[in-house]
Amino acid sequence: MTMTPAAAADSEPARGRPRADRTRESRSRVLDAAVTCLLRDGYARTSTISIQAEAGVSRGRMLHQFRSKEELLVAAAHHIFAAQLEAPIPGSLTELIAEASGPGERIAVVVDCLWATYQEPSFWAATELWVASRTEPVLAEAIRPAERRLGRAIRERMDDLFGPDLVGRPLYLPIRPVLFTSMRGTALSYAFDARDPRTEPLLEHWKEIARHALLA
Amino acid sequence: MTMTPAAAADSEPARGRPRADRTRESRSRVLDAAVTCLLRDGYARTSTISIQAEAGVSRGRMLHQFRSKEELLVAAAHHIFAAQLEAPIPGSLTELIAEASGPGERIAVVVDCLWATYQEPSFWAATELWVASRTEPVLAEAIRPAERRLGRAIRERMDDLFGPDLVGRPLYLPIRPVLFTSMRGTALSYAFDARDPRTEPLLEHWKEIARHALLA
DNA sequence: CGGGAAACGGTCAGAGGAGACCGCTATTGT
DNA sequence: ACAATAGCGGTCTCCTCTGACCGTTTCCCG
Repeated sequence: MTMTPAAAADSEPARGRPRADRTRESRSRVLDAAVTCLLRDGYARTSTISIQAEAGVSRGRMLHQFRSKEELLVAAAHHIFAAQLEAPIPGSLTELIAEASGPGERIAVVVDCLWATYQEPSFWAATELWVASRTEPVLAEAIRPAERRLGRAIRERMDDLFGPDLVGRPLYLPIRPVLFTSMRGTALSYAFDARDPRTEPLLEHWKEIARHALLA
Repeated sequence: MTMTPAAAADSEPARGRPRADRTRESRSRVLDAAVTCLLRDGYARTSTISIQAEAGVSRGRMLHQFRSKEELLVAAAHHIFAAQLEAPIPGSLTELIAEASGPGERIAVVVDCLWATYQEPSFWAATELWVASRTEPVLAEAIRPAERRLGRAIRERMDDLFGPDLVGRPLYLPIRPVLFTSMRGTALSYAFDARDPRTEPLLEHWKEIARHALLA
């Protein structure tokens, strides 16, 4: 629903299809509200009522688009994953990488960049659904394929950032998923301890391990 | 409450203090039931009623010991962390490590062992509370110090397993937390995709990275 | 050995949430 | 032009959960 082929730039309400537009707006409003609620209240305290209030829509309007809470949350999961896929292309970052004086510094820049993605609020929204999916089969079934696609995209993204030189190193293959999962595991601890992620001690360790493995 | 100094081995109901014993039994029954419910139903669907039913106690009995759901879950968090601290001392594992023909094989055995701890059900119970604590300040305050203590214990445990030789290597310090967090991050993905953890592809990668970093 | 409190068992009221339901309006295909 | 219907606003009911609030039993301690 976020990437229908026939929609590119519609800032003003295109009168071509007011009906379909309003529908899309409804869904979008509700899904964004769902994400907001997941972030603010957590999965357990996220009710259809709070989502409806946050979205500023009537109960009828919401229930017409999403016939049940389960259906809504599944859509929200897709919504979040889609948003992560259409990632905020690291524009200024390409320059930083280009400026890197060597592979060692490039590694440092890339690690910083990857770690930054775990500070995005969508990470927590995804985590809430992720953990809940363990005991919610319908959610799990929705997340499984989406997560696979996202994983692929992230791997490609990492390859782009590191560049063909580093990607070609023999230890790159094991380093990539270890960095990836280590960051996720580390980010989790910020749940109950919201310190400044820029001072994360592991940042130096990730760089050190990566340097050692890739620049032996 | 799980480690009062005056209790060591009470297998039979010591008649010295039947009152206190029954109290302890009440708390223990309820806390165990809470963990069971967290595992089976997840945080969101865990109610005081389901816990009470699972524990097989009356509402009065439960509410007398834990005056509110919040207080109960905080106690459950401590219960889980305490259980993880009194870890199931890897008895037969010490032999396996001793049998390791060299540091390379020792690394493999230790990695396998560490990964095994993430298959314990208590991991998921802790994760449910962990994630919930992000939006539940009281839980977070309870988990924060407990997690710090557990982290220390795990680090010591890892040092013991790897042995002074490997611990002394220059890259051990960064490798240790990276392995630790990477496993946590990896284990999380089993929430929606319950495959066989023994075939986890990252197992080989962890060993490879560790070997390369510690046995350069 | 008796008063008192701890430790219950069981019920109740109140709040909140999920989704069914009904009626209305504007769009849309023909 | 017009009936059909998607899209919606608002309400209402049923259910679940929480914690309060009884009453009752049992142990403890002077």
